[in-house]
Amino acid sequence: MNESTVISEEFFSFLSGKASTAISRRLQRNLKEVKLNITAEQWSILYYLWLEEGLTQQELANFTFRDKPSITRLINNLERLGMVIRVNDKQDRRSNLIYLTKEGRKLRESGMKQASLTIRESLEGVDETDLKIAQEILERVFQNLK
Amino acid sequence: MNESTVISEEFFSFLSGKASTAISRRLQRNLKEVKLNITAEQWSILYYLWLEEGLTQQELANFTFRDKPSITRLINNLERLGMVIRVNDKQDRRSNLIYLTKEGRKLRESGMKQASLTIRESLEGVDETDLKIAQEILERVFQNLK
DNA sequence: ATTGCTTACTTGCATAAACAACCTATAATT
DNA sequence: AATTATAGGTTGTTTATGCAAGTAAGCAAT
Repeated sequence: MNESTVISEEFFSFLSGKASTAISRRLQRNLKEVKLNITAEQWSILYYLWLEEGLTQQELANFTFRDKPSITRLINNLERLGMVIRVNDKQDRRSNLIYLTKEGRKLRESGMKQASLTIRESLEGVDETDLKIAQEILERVFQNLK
Repeated sequence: MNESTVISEEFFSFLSGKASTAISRRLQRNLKEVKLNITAEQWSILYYLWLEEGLTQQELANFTFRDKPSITRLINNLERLGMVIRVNDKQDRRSNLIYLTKEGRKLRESGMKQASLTIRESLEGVDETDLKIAQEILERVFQNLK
């Protein structure tokens, strides 16, 4: 890419993240369809907790590419909804370890199911090899800018 | 993609739009560096107006993949900043035609320049052919879900 | 023990997003 | 012409984001 790079329509849609916003809107819709009243952002936090509980907020921030204030507030909301609890780390009292409540664990199966559904809908007709390339490009862009 | 599609780390980052959020953060930063105090979202509206003035809010919504309320508020803010004005369409009195002010037009050159800079930074080391593939995949995903 | 640096999290402020409900102007149907 | 449907915008509510500034706990090295 040289100095005279022009802002093409295609690049604009790249910048606008139209694909990823479409995906998260669809995820939201698919969650709602099974009466899962959580946002796509809340889902992304729960996703990592479904894989492993007791993560710190900083770890969640790293996993989900959000800043710490965003995590603070997402956890506030999830705590208010009774899905997670903060447990103060005895080893390092600066940290909160985030655990699921019984309620939060119950959502796991349908939450995961609706996410796979969303993936299938998104990737219909997409070639596996091309998808790999696309993911590598996106990763490269992220590395370039982070 | 079959029924048993699993949510991979890679797909997660696809869903989270980490590349596109990185791009718009960088754009924001690059704008700030030349004292352009507009947000990346405001930039995206101005971009289309720099190409053609007198667009309706609905047209801007279509171009930028946002809903109408989002555009209403973005235009409110841009109008408050003295960058654009709403002109009621005499032909169809439901529509507002959006025009740049002198102030808004002045930003064009540096606004475009900082955007190309952002593109160059993002795509450093990215193969042109792969980029095309990635854009096609993103477009396909969007078409699948829209 | 004190000083200074870093890390984990929170708060404040401004902006933006989605969705639903609404108003008004135009278009379509009868 | 009157009725209904649709299209363009706005408002309300809730949630989320970025950045800057703050608090408090841990760490390092005198």
